[in-house]
Amino acid sequence: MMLKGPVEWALHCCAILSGLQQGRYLATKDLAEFHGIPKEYLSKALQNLSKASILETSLGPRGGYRLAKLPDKITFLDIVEAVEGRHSTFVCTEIRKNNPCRETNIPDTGPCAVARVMWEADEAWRAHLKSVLLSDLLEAVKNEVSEELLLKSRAWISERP
Amino acid sequence: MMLKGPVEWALHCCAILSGLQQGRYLATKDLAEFHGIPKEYLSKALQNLSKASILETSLGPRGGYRLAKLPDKITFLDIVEAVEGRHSTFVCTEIRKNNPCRETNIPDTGPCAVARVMWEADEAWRAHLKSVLLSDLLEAVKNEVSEELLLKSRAWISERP
DNA sequence: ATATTAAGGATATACATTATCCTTAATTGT
DNA sequence: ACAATTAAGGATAATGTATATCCTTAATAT
Repeated sequence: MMLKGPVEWALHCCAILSGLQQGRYLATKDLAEFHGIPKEYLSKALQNLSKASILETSLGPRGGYRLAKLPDKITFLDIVEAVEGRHSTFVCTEIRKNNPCRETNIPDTGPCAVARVMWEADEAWRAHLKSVLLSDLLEAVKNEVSEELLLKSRAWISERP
Repeated sequence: MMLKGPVEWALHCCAILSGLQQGRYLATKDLAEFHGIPKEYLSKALQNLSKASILETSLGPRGGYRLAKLPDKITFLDIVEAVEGRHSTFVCTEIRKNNPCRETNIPDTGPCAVARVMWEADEAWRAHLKSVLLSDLLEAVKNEVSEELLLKSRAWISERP
C-alpha cells in the first residue's frame, strides 16, 4: 500500500487530534469535514494510523479517534510510514545481473553501488522525518496561525456531538 | 515527466559511458542490450540526460552517447533530476484552506508547517544525492566487481562497431 | 432497541508509468 | 550522391498504482 495525498491528511489530522479534550474522540466524519476531504478514503489512512498504534479508537456514538501517545512521542516518520508504508523511493531491479559478460553463477554480493547510494539518500530523508516530533509541529502551527482561528477551530471541534 | 525505473538505468548507463575510450560514442541499442532493458524506453531517459547536458550525442553510424563532462563533475542528483524531474515527493494541497472556521480572505502566509517539514526531508534527500559524484560510484564499482568481469565488460563495449 | 461508529472487503474511476511504434533529420562511410 | 545508421521526438497503447466509493459486520453508548 503506497498512499500520497493521505499522508498530508494524516499529518493534519494528528495535529487536530492533539488539541482534543481529555477523554474525547473525534469521528472520521468530523475530521473529513474539517479538512474538506473524502471521508471514506480518509478512513483508510486513519485505520493505518490505528494499526500502527499512533491513534486509538472507540466504536459507537461519541466514538472516533484520539492520539494513543503524547505528541512528543510521535515523529513525522511514524505517521508517514504508517500511511505510506516503508517502501523506499528507489527500487533496485538488479540490472547488473543482465550483463552479458557475467557468469550466471556469481554469488550475490550485497546491494549494488548504485542502490546503496540511492538508499542512503532515502535514509537521510527518513532521518529528518524522524527528527521532527508532532509536538514540534504544534509549536510551529501556534506561531503561524492567528489566535482567533485557533480558538474558533477548537470551538468547532468541541461542538461536535 | 516522472520516471522511476529509468533512473536506475540512467545511473548504470552513465557508469558504463565513463569507461568509454576517448572520442567514442555508444549507441542506445548497445546500452539497452548490455543492461537487458527496452531500447525505446531507455532512449527517453538518455534524451533527458542529453537535454541536461550530462551526455552529448552524435548521429549516424558510430554515433550514440558519451559523457559531456568528467565523472567528478557529475553528481547523482544531476542524473536523477534530469530523468525524474524536480518534483518533490510531497505535494501540499493546502487543505488548511478548507478549514470551515477560516475567513476566506486570509492572505497567504507561505507554506504550511506540515509542508515545510516534508520539504526539508526532500531537501535532505537531495543533499545526499548531490554529495555523491559519478566518480565516487566508479570507485565503488571497482571495489565490488571482479577484475575479470570489469575487463570482459570493457572488451564487450569496445567490440561494438 | 436504536443510532452511531470503526474495520475492512470489494469494486470502480482516474491518473501516471511503462512500453512500443513510427517519422524526421543528421551523420558516416562507400 | 547514396545507403545505412543513429538520436530526437510525437503519437499511442498497455499496464499498474493511486484515488475514491460502496457496502457489510461488529462493537458501543444512550
